[in-house]
Amino acid sequence: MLLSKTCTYGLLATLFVATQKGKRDYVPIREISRQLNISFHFLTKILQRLTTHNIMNSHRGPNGGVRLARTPDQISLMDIIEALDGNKIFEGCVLGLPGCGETAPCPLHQSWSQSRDIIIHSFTTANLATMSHEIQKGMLRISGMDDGLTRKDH
Amino acid sequence: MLLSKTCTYGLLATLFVATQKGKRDYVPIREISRQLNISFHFLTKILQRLTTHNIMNSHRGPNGGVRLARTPDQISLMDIIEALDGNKIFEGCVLGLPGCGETAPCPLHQSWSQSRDIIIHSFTTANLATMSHEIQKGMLRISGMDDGLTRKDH
DNA sequence: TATAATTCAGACTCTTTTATCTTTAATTTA
DNA sequence: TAAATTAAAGATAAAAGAGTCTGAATTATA
Repeated sequence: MLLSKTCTYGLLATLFVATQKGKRDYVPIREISRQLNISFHFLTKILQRLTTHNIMNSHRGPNGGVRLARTPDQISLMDIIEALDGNKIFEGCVLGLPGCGETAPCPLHQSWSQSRDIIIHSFTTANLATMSHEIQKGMLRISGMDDGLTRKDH
Repeated sequence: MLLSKTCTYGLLATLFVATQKGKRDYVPIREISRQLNISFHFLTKILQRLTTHNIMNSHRGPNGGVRLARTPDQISLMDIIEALDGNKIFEGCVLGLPGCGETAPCPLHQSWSQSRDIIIHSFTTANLATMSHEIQKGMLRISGMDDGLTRKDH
């Protein structure tokens, strides 16, 4: 898998929050965790990172929770991936060859650069607005990580 | 990094063997390990897998070692990657979304398919012949994994 | 036939990453 | 003040990846 579980959890949670928009202000993490069947504490950590990266806002206390820090169209998939997985996926030589660079490119250097640019482009143009629109049209399910496991903490 | 260390070691070793072609028949693993500064026993395992996947031939005893099982132009990068890393990199939904498929594609499904095809294409067309040609032209170094460590076993 | 050189095979350890759980503290609302 | 909620840090567990070690099997050659 290209993306880590942390990253997909973060994405699913963000999408979930995006589709709740309007119904209320802050969405409690515990509820997200229950709906998506993700460990509450794990999800908490993930959302904390999204908060520090200014993708989410959080609020403590009763009626607290998280909400999007910006409008859905201003949050790209790339933002979430960078916040959670960093950009190590997109850096360096594909082959891991030492010394590969512009001056001495490996045989795949060029074509990998192209592929990578395509990937980055699609990650950057995909934003929460279009994705949650897809969800409302029924093109995409976010019905939870149903891996058959029961977790202690939601 | 997209590819595992196992995979880059395997690739480097295979390239090394390819560039030795003609000088002798079998190349001892111990020598490859010394030249590329890769742990001998670890490299042995890797090359065993390449042998079972019919990328290398091996020979025991004095003057033994490994050699390419086919001509360099008939061994693609993809062959090596599949033998060592499998094809899990190229399978499944990029986002890891449950239920993503042709009938209910996620928002990135199409563009990811395209990117993936490009990557697979370049991995498939890159073969040892062209790559070792680059090496002879000095475009690519395979001068070893010089990570500053000394290994006990070469 | 003995010996040395080599791969083969498997078990083992160490490290890193990923995922989860536990606990305590801080904050906010009612 | 009590209850609800996130914040923070760390412990733990599981899995995968990387690397090491030992011994057996095979082979060339002296």
